[in-house]
This record gives sequence, C-alpha cells and structure tokens, in this order.
Amino acid sequence: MSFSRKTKTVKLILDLFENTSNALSVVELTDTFSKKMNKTTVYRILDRLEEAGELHSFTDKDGLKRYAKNFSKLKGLNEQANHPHFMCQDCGISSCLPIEVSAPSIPNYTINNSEHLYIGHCNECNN
Amino acid sequence: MSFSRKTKTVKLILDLFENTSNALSVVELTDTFSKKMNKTTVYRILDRLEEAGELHSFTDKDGLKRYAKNFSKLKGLNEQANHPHFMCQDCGISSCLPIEVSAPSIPNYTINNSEHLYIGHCNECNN
DNA sequence: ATTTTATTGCAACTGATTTGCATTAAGAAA
DNA sequence: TTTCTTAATGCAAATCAGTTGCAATAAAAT
Ligand SMILES: [Mn+2]
Ligand SMILES: [Mn+2]
Ligand SMILES: [Zn+2]
Ligand SMILES: [Zn+2]
Repeated sequence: MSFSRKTKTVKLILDLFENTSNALSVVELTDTFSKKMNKTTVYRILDRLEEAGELHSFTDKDGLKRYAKNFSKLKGLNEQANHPHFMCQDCGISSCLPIEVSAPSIPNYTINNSEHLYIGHCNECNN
Repeated sequence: MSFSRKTKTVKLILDLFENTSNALSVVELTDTFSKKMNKTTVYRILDRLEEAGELHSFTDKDGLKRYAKNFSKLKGLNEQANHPHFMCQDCGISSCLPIEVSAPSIPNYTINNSEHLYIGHCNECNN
C-alpha cells in the first residue's frame, strides 16, 4: 500500500475531502492548511491518497491539478466509469459530474483514457 | 487585427504550422527555434496568431498549452464545431481529431465551453 | 529616406511543483 | 511501555512554464 501511516496531516486532508465533493487544487489546500502543514506535505499526501485510490485527479483549464474524492464513493457510480468535470467561470468551483462519458473509437488508434472538462456557470452562479 | 507585421520570426512559426497538423507546445517550439528566436518571442507570436484566428490552443494532460493550426483550415470542418484532442502516451505527439463532440446539458448549469482530451496510442505507435 | 510604433531580445520575476536532506513521529517489535 | 525502524514531514533550494519591463530593432507607412 502506498500510504500506511495515518498522520495528523493525512487526517486533516482526508477530513476535508469527506466534507466536500468539490475538486480542489493544491493551491487551495495549501492555503487552507497554511498553518497546519507545509505545502510540500500537501503535495505528497495528495499523491499518496491518489495512489491509494482515495482520491482521483485531473488537470483543469489553467493547468492546475485538481483532486476530488474517489467518484465511486461520491455517487455509488461504477468506479471504472469515466466521468466529466465541471468548472464555474464565475465562482471558480470545480466538481465531478455524475454522468458517464465515453470516448469515440478512432481507426488505428487506441484510446486508454479520456478527460472531459466543461466550463460554464454553476447552479449557484446561474440564477 | 492583432498581428500586423510579417516578421521573419512570425514567418518561421507560420511555416512550421503549415507543415504539421500536430498540436505543439511552446516548449517544443522554443526548442525547435532556440537558435532563431527568443522563447518570449515564441510565446508572444503564438498569442497573436491565436488572437488572429490562425491557431487555436488547449491545455494538455501535463498542464502544457498546445497550439495547432485552426481546425477549419485543417479539415474543412465547421470552425465553430468543437473537436477533441489526442495525445499519444508513447511518442508524445498530440493532434486534433476530426470529430465533432458535444457537451451534455446539466439541469441548472450552463456550459459554455468543453474540452475533450483522449490519451492512448497513435497509429504509428500502435502497430 | 524618414518616421512611427509593432515586435523582439534579454534579464529578472512569478507561481506551481519537485527534490535533497536532516528531523520527527507513526506504529511494529521487544 | 519503552525501543526501534523507517514512513512522513518541514524547510530551503531548485526546476519549469509562463510573464513582465524596458531598451533596441525593424516592419511598413508616409
Ligand atoms: Mn472527478
Ligand atoms: Mn484542435
Ligand atoms: Zn459558480
Ligand atoms: Zn505515438
């Protein structure tokens, strides 16, 4: 297993992800925990949590890596199923969408992985 | 118009994109033209060419910005149509796919923009 | 040929992420 | 519980993509 010790810093981050289903960037997390842990620690913990399957990640439009809890835990959806991500151009929140997306088949190409990112206005910012 | 002068550096970059339909990162371009122009110049020319509609761009899985010639020129496809991008995990080449993709509609959400990225093996690396 | 100003080069800077290394602290073993 | 092993952390420095300020250069208009 790639993360073995439940340190206090790991617990803090795990707790945070228990309480949000949004996708958070390292920048947001280091800011939130600036008094509690070093930024390098945040990077390393997220790495390990992803390895361990607790979190998953994607790269947003700005090139920032964002993490969210494993989607199967979030919606009871098939863990294998690929889902898209959303980012609100007003408030900046980012989230996993409970939808299945599929990749097309291209002659002579193999597609192993697909990333779908939608940008627009969230329900909060819409009305 | 946001790019007015056809300087020798602009011509070099334009020529390169005439001869490839791949999506190139600034890193690749600065490398290619390291003896011909400054990296800042590469950044600025790409900016202007995108503004002018000669090129378009997207953010790849590694968070790098990639540019390719305008897709309408590439395939005679509707310029408005959204198309996905592919990246080979073997050779690293990246390209526009001549396919139309559409975004789902999510209740209470507005989707203005969508990015689709497929990762796998290209025809060259496949066989 | 002269003038105007868009474009370039260069050096310094920013912001995200990584790395090396000495120190600390989970948790297994005694 | 105390001791031991080593995973995990903090910190400082490095890396890497991208940006900025400014003086020098060169398109292209006059
Ligand atoms: Mn997700
Ligand atoms: Mn494209
Ligand atoms: Zn919003
Ligand atoms: Zn390939």
